[in-house]
Amino acid sequence: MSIRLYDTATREVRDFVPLEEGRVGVYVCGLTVQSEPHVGHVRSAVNFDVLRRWLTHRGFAVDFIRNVTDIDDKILTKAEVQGRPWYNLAYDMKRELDRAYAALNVLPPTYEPAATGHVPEMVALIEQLIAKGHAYAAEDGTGDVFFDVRSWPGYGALTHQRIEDMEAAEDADPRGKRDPRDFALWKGRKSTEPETASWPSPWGPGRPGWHIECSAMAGKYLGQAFDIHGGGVDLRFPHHENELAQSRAAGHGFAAYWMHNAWITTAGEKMSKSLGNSLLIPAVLERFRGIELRYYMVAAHYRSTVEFSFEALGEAAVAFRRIEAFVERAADAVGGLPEPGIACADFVQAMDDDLGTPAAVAAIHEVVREGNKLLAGGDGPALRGNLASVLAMLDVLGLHPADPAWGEEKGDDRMAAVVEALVSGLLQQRAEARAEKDFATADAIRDRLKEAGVEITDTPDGQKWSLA
RNA sequence: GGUGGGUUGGCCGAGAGGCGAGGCAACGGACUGCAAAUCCGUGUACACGGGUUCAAAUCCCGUACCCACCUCCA
Repeated sequence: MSIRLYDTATREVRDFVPLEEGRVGVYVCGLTVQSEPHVGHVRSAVNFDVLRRWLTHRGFAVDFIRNVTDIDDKILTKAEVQGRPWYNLAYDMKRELDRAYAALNVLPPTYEPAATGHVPEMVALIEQLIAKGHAYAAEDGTGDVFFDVRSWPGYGALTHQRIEDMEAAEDADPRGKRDPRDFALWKGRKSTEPETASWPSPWGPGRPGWHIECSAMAGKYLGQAFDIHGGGVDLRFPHHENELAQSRAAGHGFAAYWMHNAWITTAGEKMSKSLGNSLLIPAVLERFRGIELRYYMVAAHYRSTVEFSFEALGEAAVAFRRIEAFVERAADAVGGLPEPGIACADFVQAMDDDLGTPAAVAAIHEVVREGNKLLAGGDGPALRGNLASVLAMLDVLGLHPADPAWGEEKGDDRMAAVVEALVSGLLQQRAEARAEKDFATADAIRDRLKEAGVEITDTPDGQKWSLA
């Protein structure tokens, strides 16, 4: 069975057939680095990271490009308000973003092109569009260049809208536009804007419009035609529609599949910078581990809206710890963590079906239950295979507990040694008390340790303890 | 006005014509000195009203409510 993916353009789940056998080119719209990343941003990254990992798992060589928009109106205005250079703001936020990605075990893309590094490519593409009669330089002397929406019959194809039905943008300032829906490919420099934010072009100094960057960069790194283009649902229109129009008008095949992830909402509304209801990543990570947040995201389907709440995140964390605890116990029993093995059939089937991560997660839980039974039976080889399978599935979802991405256990070795000594001393006393059936004393010790945050469990192999 | 998406048990969250995903919580049972963990078991869920069908949470029609996009936005 092959991988099937939901394609926004055709509005159906269809078989994924790569343009070139064994190879997949994926372009995902990254962020405009104008402020700190919130949970929603990271969801998009996690969703597409899972796509990438699954494609890789299925044997494809994946070229994964995720861009960074490091120049745009907002960056300029925010930087001005903050009284610092725009490139400093963008760079700072880019580093924040990298930290957030790393905290969630989002793999670095094959390459992460920045808009400012690809102005010549964009200029070349705009020139092509002008030559083909799909773009024009405004005649008002602003230096703006617009895409001529009316010149491209396919405009609206991605989101199935007719130009006539679209509300004209109100911001316009129709300036030099022939049609209010025409969008900027190039923005002539305004006298109020810093000189550092402009580049030379045939139309005078200026900077690229938002949409053209992705067309130019996708073309540069993935070729004129590539397999999958992804991003958040809000990008369908106008961003992706515009990208598609530009690229096709320039004669490029562009993306064969369009994938869009849904929102994480808070109080029923989408989380967004402009609404000011963003839940920033560091704030969440103060309460939950990155791996738990990632599990929470992966446990829902990428096309479903997730109403974020700490309660739900807490439940997800408990569910994940169940898996994690099994991995620990099983590894203990088998004498270490085996290499990831073979994912179970249900898991594969779920993932092949438009990245059905919820069903995939359910499959993991089933295997864990089997594993827990094996654990009780002490069946070595079977348990080992079972654990290896669980690890393989977790790995595909980016949830392998031992993945170095989650970082080393932080802590002071000397302090740990002291704690170990103190706790084992108490456990020794408790064991003696229990041997003498002095349960009052035994329970008192257990309670005291629990208050200190140490959880004791009695197992056939004696007492085990862990930090609660 | 146009275009999409949604409404599932106490909660989260899948599914998309027939066998009740999975998790959390709850309640029983096994195990345990008691716990914890684990295992086994327990739920008359699919917004509302009609319809199609032998069979509908799933298809059709209608209604209500919610969300998103059409302006920067994952």
